[in-house]
Amino acid sequence: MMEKKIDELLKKNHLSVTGGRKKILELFLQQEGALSHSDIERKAGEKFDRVTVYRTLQVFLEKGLIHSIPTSDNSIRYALCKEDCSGGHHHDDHVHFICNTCGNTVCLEGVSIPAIRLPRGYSADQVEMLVSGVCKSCNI
Amino acid sequence: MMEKKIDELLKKNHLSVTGGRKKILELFLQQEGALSHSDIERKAGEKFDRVTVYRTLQVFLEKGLIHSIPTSDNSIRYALCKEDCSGGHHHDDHVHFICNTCGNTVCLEGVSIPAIRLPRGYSADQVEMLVSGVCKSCNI
DNA sequence: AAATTATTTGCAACATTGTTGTATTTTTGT
DNA sequence: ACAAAAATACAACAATGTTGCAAATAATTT
Ligand SMILES: [Mn+2]
Ligand SMILES: [Mn+2]
Ligand SMILES: [Zn+2]
Ligand SMILES: [Zn+2]
Repeated sequence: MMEKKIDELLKKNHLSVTGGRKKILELFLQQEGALSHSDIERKAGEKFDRVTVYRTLQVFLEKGLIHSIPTSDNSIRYALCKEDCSGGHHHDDHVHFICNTCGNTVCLEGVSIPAIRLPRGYSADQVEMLVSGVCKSCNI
Repeated sequence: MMEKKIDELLKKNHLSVTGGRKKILELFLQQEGALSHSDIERKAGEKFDRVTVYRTLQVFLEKGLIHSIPTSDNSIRYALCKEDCSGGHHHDDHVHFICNTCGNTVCLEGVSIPAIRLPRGYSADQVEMLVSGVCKSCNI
């Protein structure tokens, strides 16, 4: 039963369990890849107000339930955090892949972001690595 | 004289030289870092229609005059291509840095993106690497 | 279990950002 | 200087994101 898991996830993150949050979390759990705001609006049907989706995603981000993935087309994607992340502190050192064929965005959990040497004076907080190309399913 | 350089840049890319294009190109040449659409609107004053800025950026992208830099906050930045890039074919294998203090985005031309091994089945077209932290100017 | 309190939601109103079509203006090539 | 081609402004619109607040719902206390 997924219902249980969802409830626990919300409670573990000190969030009150509501219809909207359950539904959105369910979407993430069903989905292999990442979701954009508009994906969620679409998949959730007419059930929730747009504003609720915005606020839910924001609170999920803050609590470390999801992380955001920047893209080149001005449409942030969101994906579930696998490990235990908390507000601001995401252990999110994996590469993200965007398929130019199917449009899917996935977390490549197995591919970690290599270290780089920054020029003198620069200090790094966070590193994102974003690969686009053709995904496993679309490569023949 | 920068005027000359701008004219040549436009002509080299088979673009008719117009007031708007000259102004926007000038902004890029003056600027150390990258510019967002709204930066450009603001810096160009009330001189140009918003639509013109959109279309100019698009044509600059297509011609390989500028490249786009994805960000986590849904606001694509644009920066001049240093090398000779042409439509679609950008030789843009450097890391981008976003300063959390001053907000500037810069191309780290000297820092190239390390190669990674993708899982079987995935093929890469383009790789972006985006580091956020504190830049040279803001570090003390 | 009911009441109280705290939190979330929907709605409305608005701001910002991005898109498209078209008439006018400007640039280019002759 | 002229004709053809291209760029621009303007208008109208669509999509996306933000804020305040009243009503609804969830959590907590009695
Ligand atoms: Mn991820
Ligand atoms: Mn760059
Ligand atoms: Zn694919
Ligand atoms: Zn800085």
